[in-house]
Amino acid sequence: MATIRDVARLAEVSVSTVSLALSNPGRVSQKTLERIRTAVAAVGYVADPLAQSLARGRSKMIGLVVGNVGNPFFGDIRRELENYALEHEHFVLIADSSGKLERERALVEHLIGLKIAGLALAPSSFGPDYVKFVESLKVPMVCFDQKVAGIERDFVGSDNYLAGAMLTEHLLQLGHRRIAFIAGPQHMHTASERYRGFMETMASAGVDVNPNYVVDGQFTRSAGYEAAMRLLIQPERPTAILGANNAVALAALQAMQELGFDCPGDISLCMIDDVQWSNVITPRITMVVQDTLKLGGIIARRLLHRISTPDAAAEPPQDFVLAPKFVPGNSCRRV
Amino acid sequence: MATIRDVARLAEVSVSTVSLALSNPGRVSQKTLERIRTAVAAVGYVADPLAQSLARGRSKMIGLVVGNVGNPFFGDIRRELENYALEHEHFVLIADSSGKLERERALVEHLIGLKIAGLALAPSSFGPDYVKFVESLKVPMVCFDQKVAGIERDFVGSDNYLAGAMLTEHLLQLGHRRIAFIAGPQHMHTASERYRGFMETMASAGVDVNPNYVVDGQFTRSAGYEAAMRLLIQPERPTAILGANNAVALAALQAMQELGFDCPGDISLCMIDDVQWSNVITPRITMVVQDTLKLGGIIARRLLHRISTPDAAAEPPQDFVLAPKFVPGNSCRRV
DNA sequence: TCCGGTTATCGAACCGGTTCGATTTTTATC
DNA sequence: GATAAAAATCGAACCGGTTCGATAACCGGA
Repeated sequence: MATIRDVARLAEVSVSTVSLALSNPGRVSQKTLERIRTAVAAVGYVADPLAQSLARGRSKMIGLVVGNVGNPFFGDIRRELENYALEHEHFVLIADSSGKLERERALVEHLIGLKIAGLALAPSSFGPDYVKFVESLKVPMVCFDQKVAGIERDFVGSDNYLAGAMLTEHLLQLGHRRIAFIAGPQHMHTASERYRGFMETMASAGVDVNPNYVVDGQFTRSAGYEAAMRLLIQPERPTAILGANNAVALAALQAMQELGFDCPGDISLCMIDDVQWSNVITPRITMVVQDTLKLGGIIARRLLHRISTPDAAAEPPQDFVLAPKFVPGNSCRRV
Repeated sequence: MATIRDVARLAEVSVSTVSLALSNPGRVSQKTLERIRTAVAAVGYVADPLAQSLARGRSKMIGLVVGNVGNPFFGDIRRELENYALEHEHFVLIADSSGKLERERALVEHLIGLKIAGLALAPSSFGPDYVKFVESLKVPMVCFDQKVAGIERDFVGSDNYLAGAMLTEHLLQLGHRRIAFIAGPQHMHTASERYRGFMETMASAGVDVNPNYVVDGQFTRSAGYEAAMRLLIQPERPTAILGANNAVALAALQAMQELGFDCPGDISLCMIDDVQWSNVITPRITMVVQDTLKLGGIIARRLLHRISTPDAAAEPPQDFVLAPKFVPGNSCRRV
């Protein structure tokens, strides 16, 4: 590998001039610039990003840390961030914490050790320690998906209260009253907001919520399956189930199919968040989806703004909350 | 941030001794080791990975480059690699090329600029130029998924010929003769092998393949949808469709549903590769799946072997080809 | 021609570690 | 107690860049 000293020798200038010429061509005379360019081409010089980062104290990389890259929710976000970053000569490094707090911490710290220019983080936890940890990170960053109380950073996400409320209202309009809710872990902002959307919409419609109809699905497939089973074996079954996320709702669908219930004939079902291939799932689930493309765009723009504008660090953190979209299916029937 | 010089000063030893003590505690006297450890703790010293990588010429990071991290196929592989790497104090950086050759090249080169210790690569292209590119990478590496002719590197993947043959044989046993095949891009090894498995199994069963029954689905959802439509509008329709991957098969299912065909009543369907939530798709698709967990384990072990065994570079590249598994569904009927 | 003010280039220090040959200290042997 | 061998420690060079104050070259104006 050719180094900057090789270039300097060949162009017969000092190393510092080469460095200057490469990072700021305007401040070097036309003649030397050309000599340097020729030399660069001749030896095939490419700056070592590692050495650059060490010397500059910052690299051209952006870290994207999520709990599960396989989640299609992250697909658009990743793509948008990558494309936008690339336009600004930055690279995106993805790190997957598998939802584990300790691993997330290790990954983030490692990335920061790499002197990443910025960080897009989907928080995996909450609480004072976690808040302190995130706020201790001295890097331009944008949080997304999960709003964590106390973290004073830019946040990009969807209106989860609205998401829960929309589907609840939809079921109410179809005449349902015995509506069950498979909830997520309440310490998660998304989960508690969706729950709140459900409860308050029911309340303002004057419909009592049977406590047995609210079960915890942990946002996971397995817990959602159990929770759904618990709903389905009750003597007075709900006429509709609202899954707080895709995993618990589809687990409920699976449970219904296994027990022989027809959806929507026996029980209606709807959910928050899409999955891949949802349109070949029978019945097509009525859902409310997040505008992942737009979310990704905002995350990317905001993060790169903070990165490239030197005094953006002073700008106060801002929340960007997008309304979700209603996508009708045929999994909910009028009663 | 505390540097190694701070530690040296506090422990009253030279910088080189600190460095030695930290990387090779056995070669330092007990007394100084303790003094150094105390000093490290006192100033909260953590070695700068960037500086380490620059000095050593190699980092503790492993690159994982794939065409689409969202593909569940990569889920297990990523997880296995991450876990195994972590046990050996390595970190995995994921980079997504979105299937674009140019971006893959840029990402790989950037990662190598970062002096990654090893690379797990799912090749996205083929041909002499590509082979030359991959072979020019002077990094311990393991290729997986797509076997590229000419690349002399470790390879881990599934027996795609067998995958195609198994499903073909299954359909033949059920009495099907008019079997259609939605193929992938033939320059891809996986696609051509699956195709070969289909064709040769048909041939050895003495069944002619109607040329109109073999259509190109490019392994993508949209092309697969078109291809399926082309099959379904033929006057003499096939009685079964074999999708060369999950995307084209499910696109075919969608097409069938939209046109009003019943699966498996009117047409049977089976596919290679699983998708998430396949068990809530109606009908449950009969398929052949890869043992992604085992694939991931082999990739991880092989790569870390090459990384940590200094003279493993001399070991000739090896192919690891696993047999896929048959997973019966109810999308194929006897005729 | 001389001078003040730009503009171009350079040298040296630095980023934060590693490595290796040289030097000093310790230990074992006679 | 002298001496060779082994163990511990050190200094300096190096990895490959950036940055900044200092010097040198250049320019127009008096």
